[in-house]
Amino acid sequence: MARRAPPAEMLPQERQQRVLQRLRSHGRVVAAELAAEFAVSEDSLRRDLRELAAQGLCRRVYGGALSVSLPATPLKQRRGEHAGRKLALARKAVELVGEGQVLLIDAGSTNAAIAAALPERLGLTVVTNAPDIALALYEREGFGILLLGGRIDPRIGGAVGAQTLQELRRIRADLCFPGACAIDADTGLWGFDSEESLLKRAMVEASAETVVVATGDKLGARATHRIVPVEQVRHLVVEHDTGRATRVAFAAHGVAVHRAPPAGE
Amino acid sequence: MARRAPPAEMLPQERQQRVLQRLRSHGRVVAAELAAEFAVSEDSLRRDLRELAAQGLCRRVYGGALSVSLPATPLKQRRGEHAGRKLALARKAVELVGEGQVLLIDAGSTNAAIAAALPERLGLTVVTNAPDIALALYEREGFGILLLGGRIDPRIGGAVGAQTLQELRRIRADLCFPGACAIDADTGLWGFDSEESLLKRAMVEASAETVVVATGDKLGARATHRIVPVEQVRHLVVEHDTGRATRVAFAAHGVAVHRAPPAGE
DNA sequence: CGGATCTTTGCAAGTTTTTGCACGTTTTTG
DNA sequence: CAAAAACGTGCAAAAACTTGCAAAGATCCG
Repeated sequence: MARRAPPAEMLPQERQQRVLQRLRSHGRVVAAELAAEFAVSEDSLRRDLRELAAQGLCRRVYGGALSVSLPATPLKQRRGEHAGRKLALARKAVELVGEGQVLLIDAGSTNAAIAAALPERLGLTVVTNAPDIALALYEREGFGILLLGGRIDPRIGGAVGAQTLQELRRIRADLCFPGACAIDADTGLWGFDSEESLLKRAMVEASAETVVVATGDKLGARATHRIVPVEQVRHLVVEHDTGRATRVAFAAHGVAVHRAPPAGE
Repeated sequence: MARRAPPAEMLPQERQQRVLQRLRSHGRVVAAELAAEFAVSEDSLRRDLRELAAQGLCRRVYGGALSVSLPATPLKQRRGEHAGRKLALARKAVELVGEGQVLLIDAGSTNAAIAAALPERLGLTVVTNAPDIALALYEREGFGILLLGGRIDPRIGGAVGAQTLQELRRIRADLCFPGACAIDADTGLWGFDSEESLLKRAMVEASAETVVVATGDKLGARATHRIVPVEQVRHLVVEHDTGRATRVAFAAHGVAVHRAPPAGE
């Protein structure tokens, strides 16, 4: 089956897999290079790239493609990108928080907005692996903060890896906000990165309830690593313009769907 | 000095990403420099800058471009208190850092200045209990970052306590920067808080060498909790106007004293 | 087996993007 | 104010891209 032979003859799908591997390891691929390497015309290879891009597995650019899982856009930019919409979502999400609860907040720009929107008078304790979230909270007052340590992945903006996972095992939280890369009513919650997904999963399992806050582009999207099935998600906060069909689909799986009001101060 | 890798063929979009990275880490870029580095004409590079500026990702200026966001966070204001003096100290302190070393950096505004002054090309690994330091480093490039978790004390701005201590036990560092509350040539290093002092002590013991960076008001002062005796301090970085008597007193205990130049760019 | 159908592939034609250069303009500097 | 550097624009060539199409092979079904 598995032929490790030289690029003799390769199945189309196999070729696409190799392209993905290369994308993951190098962060970019050049169409002409791969065409030569796989001994196919550039046309075929461009078709591959187009397909992969259509599935959201890479970003097509002139001359080749760039990896998408390692977000090329810096954190600050992502944070500012849909500031208004994220604020609306965050305000809706914090309504689910109760007095004295322990919250588990993952790294990510949407979650940073949620942390910023948390009310101060509730005596909340926040557990997070994201330095920026911890920083934002201790510059305000009235939060207990527990920082999860570990190796920091700059692309993610927070700690990931075995050590973080281990620390997390000591925690029991009331509410969990795992940053979602993609969520689907049938297949559940998905992440782009392997370690990141493992951590999110552990977060969900360490919490009594899970809240997923998703901007429109994450609904129905797909990513490479499964985090948890949709049944483990208790609440879903979406934007006001989310289709009714989508909301019903999630509700059918026992998810409480909350709609944020339209953006705008 | 160390020039960048050979200008292997680069995709246009990829080039723009690199420009953004550079912008983020250096705060500014020079058109001619980048053109040479990427081996393209200045025209092409100017086009890139124009596009990025059109997307609001940078600010176009004569000769190059500037980073668009330099918002003064509350913490930075605090840091700005003695910004000039701390910058001078920090620059002197980072001269002690060698290639590929593992640094243990405690929380504190002076240490934040040191972290900001660290050069990127040395392949450094930074271990810290301070979210703001971790944040500053992963928004630049080229640092390995290990975050120490634990309960965060807002007054200190970093993790302290038993859990942090425990994580620290797994670390061996080359150089340690414990934030000093007070240092005295005879009695050694002192801290204000019990737990904080315990942590600093553990940091010193986990490192091959210790560097204390002290503004004038900390020299000869006293606090309540002893951290380590002065013999365990290898380097002391002080301001230019530190008295000769003080410097000699530390030198007599085997401490290498380094004087920072007067403040001012 | 045989024919219909689908997939994959390479080619050709036409389009879009990128790039460097020429030329005139604007900004900076002394 | 004048020279130098940086800039913007138009332009033409090259590279990369898309689309349509037909041939070759695989697959399916009766």
